[in-house]
Amino acid sequence: MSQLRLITRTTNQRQVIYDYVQGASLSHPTAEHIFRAVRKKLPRISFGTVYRNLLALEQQGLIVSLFYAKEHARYDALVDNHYHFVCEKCDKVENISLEEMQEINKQISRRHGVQVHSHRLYFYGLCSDCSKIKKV
Amino acid sequence: MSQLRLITRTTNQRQVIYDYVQGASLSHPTAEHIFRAVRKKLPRISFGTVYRNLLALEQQGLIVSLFYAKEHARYDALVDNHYHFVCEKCDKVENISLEEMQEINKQISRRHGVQVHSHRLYFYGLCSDCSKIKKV
DNA sequence: GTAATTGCAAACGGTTTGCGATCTC
DNA sequence: GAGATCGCAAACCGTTTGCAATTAC
Repeated sequence: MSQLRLITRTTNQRQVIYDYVQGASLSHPTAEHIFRAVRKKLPRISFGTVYRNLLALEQQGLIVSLFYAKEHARYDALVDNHYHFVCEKCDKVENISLEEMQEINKQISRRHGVQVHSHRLYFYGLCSDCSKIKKV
Repeated sequence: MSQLRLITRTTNQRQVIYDYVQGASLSHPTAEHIFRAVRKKLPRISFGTVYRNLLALEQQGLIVSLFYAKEHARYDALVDNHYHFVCEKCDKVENISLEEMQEINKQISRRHGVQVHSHRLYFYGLCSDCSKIKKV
């Protein structure tokens, strides 16, 4: 997330990493899974290379990362059911009062044969203050 | 998340931390925000105490933590829109194909005067394998 | 008095980064 | 050849933890 450049060269490492993630997509591998698997073909590869390439692939839109905690943990004493909106510019977090979506848990449980107990839903965008500002 | 005990004593530290989080709930403070604020009343308090009490308060259901990444980052080469289900027992991640919920972004934008660009939605529960097992 | 809790400081662990060497184009 | 990328190792940083001292009950 800290690097912005999109310049890209097709290195062997990047290709092997992408091939593995694509083939193993259904298992949703972690960086360590990927590292271990790719090291079988490229024994000298390092974690740094894996992370840098995963970031590059994500920036190219070829893969997606899940549960990536760019945000720090935050705490809320309002424990009733509500959701949260995160401003991507100023990091403000706002409460979103939405009609509870318990039905959706049941719907997913039925369709996928799983037992859904809870869900987490976050919205991202620009808050009202930040969306006013056109130029800085 | 690693501690399970619920035994609780009302210490001054815990009370001050809870009071602050409750009063500052709308700002959704981070652990560091809380640490800095609480230190004004309790100059000798440590980060360890803050984190331990936030965990205790969460286990008592008095506060809620957001964006807490218990999961490692995971990668997915299926970049079309879909959601994910996480088994809380075996950590398996499954794809959830759900009709796109773009309308919900518009709805939130309208109600809250913000510009929602995206949302993240995760489901948690027991996968079909783990929900079969009654006893181990 | 006993056990939970604290303050301190060190450890943890996933991720990032600086650097000289290497590879892509 | 220029500069993106690699391998290596150290740094980063939010969070956790071991331990002796303190505190709540």
